[in-house]
Amino acid sequence: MDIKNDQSMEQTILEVAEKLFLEKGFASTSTTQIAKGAGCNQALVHYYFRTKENLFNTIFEQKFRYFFEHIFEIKNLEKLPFEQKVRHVVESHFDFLRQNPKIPLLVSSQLSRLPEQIQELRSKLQNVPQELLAHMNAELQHEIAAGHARDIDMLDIILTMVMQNVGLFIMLPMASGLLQLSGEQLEEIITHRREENVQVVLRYIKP
Amino acid sequence: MDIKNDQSMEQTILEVAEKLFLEKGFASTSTTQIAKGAGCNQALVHYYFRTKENLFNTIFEQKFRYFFEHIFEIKNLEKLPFEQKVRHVVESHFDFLRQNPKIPLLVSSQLSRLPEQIQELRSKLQNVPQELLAHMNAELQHEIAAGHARDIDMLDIILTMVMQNVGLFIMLPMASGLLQLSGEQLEEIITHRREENVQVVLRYIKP
DNA sequence: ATTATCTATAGATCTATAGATAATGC
DNA sequence: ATTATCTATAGATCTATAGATAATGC
Repeated sequence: MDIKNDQSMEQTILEVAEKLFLEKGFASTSTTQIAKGAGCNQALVHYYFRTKENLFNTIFEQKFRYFFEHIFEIKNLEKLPFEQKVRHVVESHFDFLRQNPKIPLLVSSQLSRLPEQIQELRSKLQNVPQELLAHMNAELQHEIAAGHARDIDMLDIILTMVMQNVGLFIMLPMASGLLQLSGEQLEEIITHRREENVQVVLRYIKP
Repeated sequence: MDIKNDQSMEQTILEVAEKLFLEKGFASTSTTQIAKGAGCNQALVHYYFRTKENLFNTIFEQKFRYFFEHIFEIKNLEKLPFEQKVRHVVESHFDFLRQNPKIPLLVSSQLSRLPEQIQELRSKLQNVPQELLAHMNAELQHEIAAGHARDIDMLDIILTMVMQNVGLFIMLPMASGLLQLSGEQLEEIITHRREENVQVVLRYIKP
């Protein structure tokens, strides 16, 4: 654990805390460990964030938002054919998870914390997708009319994608530990499943 | 938390511990809470299981085995057409998760514990599926030859199913909290996605 | 002066065990 | 006698804060 001298200790604490919370969750991470990782005294963690709860919530909310906003990120793919667009969205979501493989587990396992804060997050996340969904849905209806897609709900397509991608990264540590995969083998599986997941979604849509 | 008088206290402790570990994980569950839930003194938990670690590992290993063995459970569906067989396997796996929605999260999030024990589990789980996979694969090759399935790996089919089903039950608490779904709405989504997940897998296989 | 950092410590758990007592099986 | 259960407690954390000291910005 290196102390990065060119940034503020507050920032370093945040980064170390993020890493530890993602690795071990709220309960198994102590402010003592965070301080040790950041190279400062335990009291300083509380000086900046007052409580461990506060520190965790800051990080959690950011990751939570990051995760959901990414699902509904608008891609600038206007003139691509529909199939290419779907492929892009699935691959981009997959790549996001590859970069952030521990976020879904954190969100899912620690969601029971955050009783009130979720209210704000909810309102924020309920508005954005609504418009976007409508827009995507309009395009889907077009494709259905043109015979390029079967009659299907946009939400189901998104769910299929998210479930498939999230499912992989949730299962990966098990598979890895269980089959004792090397780093290369793991990379190979990831690369392979990236394309397979695209196929899963495309074939789910196909008439 | 009721004390069931017709069964041994040891069994009651196990059941309460299982419930709490599934709900809150290892670190956030204390032997004090377990004792309280079981209606006995905290020392008794240690009398029967010596350490919290022991108690957890007992439960974890059981759930872990349960989860993996269920994926490869042999279905007695000999004379059904291939598509019906696939449907049955997906639905049965889905229903298993519906009954045990917290197992994947427990296994995934607590797997980093269990350093050595995993060795035994691995050997156990590596042998069984190997034969079964071969058998399923033979049948798949048959279907491919007959033009009922595209040329595809059996493992990919299983992965697609598991990822899809596990993905749903990992995401469900988020969706539920975020969209404030009622119990009925939740049931509706589950029923709907049960069929959709079958479709996802069938369409993934289709030539 | 203000802000950042440290030392020290109170108070709350929590795990595990020792030793006492109650319940059970011969 | 043996097994099940309880009371009490040692020792290890861990969180949060008070109060001292060092660093920084005017």
